[in-house]
Amino acid sequence: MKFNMKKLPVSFYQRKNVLQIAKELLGKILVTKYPPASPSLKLQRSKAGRAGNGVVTSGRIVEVEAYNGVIDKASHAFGGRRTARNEIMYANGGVAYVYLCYGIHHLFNVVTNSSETPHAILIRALEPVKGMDTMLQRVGKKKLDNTLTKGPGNLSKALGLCTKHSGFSLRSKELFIADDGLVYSKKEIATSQRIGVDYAGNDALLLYRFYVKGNPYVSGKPK
DNA sequence: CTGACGATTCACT
DNA sequence: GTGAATCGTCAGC
Repeated sequence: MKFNMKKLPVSFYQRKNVLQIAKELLGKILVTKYPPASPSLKLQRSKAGRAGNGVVTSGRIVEVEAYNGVIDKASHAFGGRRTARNEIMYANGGVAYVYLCYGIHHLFNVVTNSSETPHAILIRALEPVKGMDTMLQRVGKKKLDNTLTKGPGNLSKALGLCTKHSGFSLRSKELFIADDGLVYSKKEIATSQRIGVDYAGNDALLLYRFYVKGNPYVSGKPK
């Protein structure tokens, strides 16, 4: 199992075209590697938890949505809106923005562009790569199926992501995005409107969602 | 301080 | 298809 895994450079994130970056994130690998102090007691007591250097869980990104800063009604930063919660969106690209939704779900975003330009990309689905057993423990499931990392709330839970990771560099030890060389061809990528942003009026119509066609982990109804 | 609500998910009809 | 869960965040008083 030797991949040539390279963390994406900061320059990848700090480009200006958030749609382009969103498309390029498809196929990349989101990795978390947490020390034994893990979300569940079960894990701490498990072999993997005691092993020491943290448990690796990772998945290949197969679905994303772009949020185009201050001019995008669906974005938390629309109109230059700036609060304690979304402040990190105004940072230089290459950090995480994680927030709680509906009081239950942690949604993981990638901050892009340069400082003061609050672009972000919501990671909506992953295809599990490593640490399936650990991920299953985190979500309390016994068997691997495509719901494990399907949908933004589910994948955050599986990888152990929560709001305390907001602001983390995406090149840090515990949390990073890597490139193993896989690139989806244009034909394999589909485009659609974003999900759950009806409140955004005309901007709900924008084709800012990108996903890998036919991938069973992509959220939404199969078509 | 208070009330309304969300870039969702899941169980149930 | 419908509705409940559940709590941090934020605008308004």
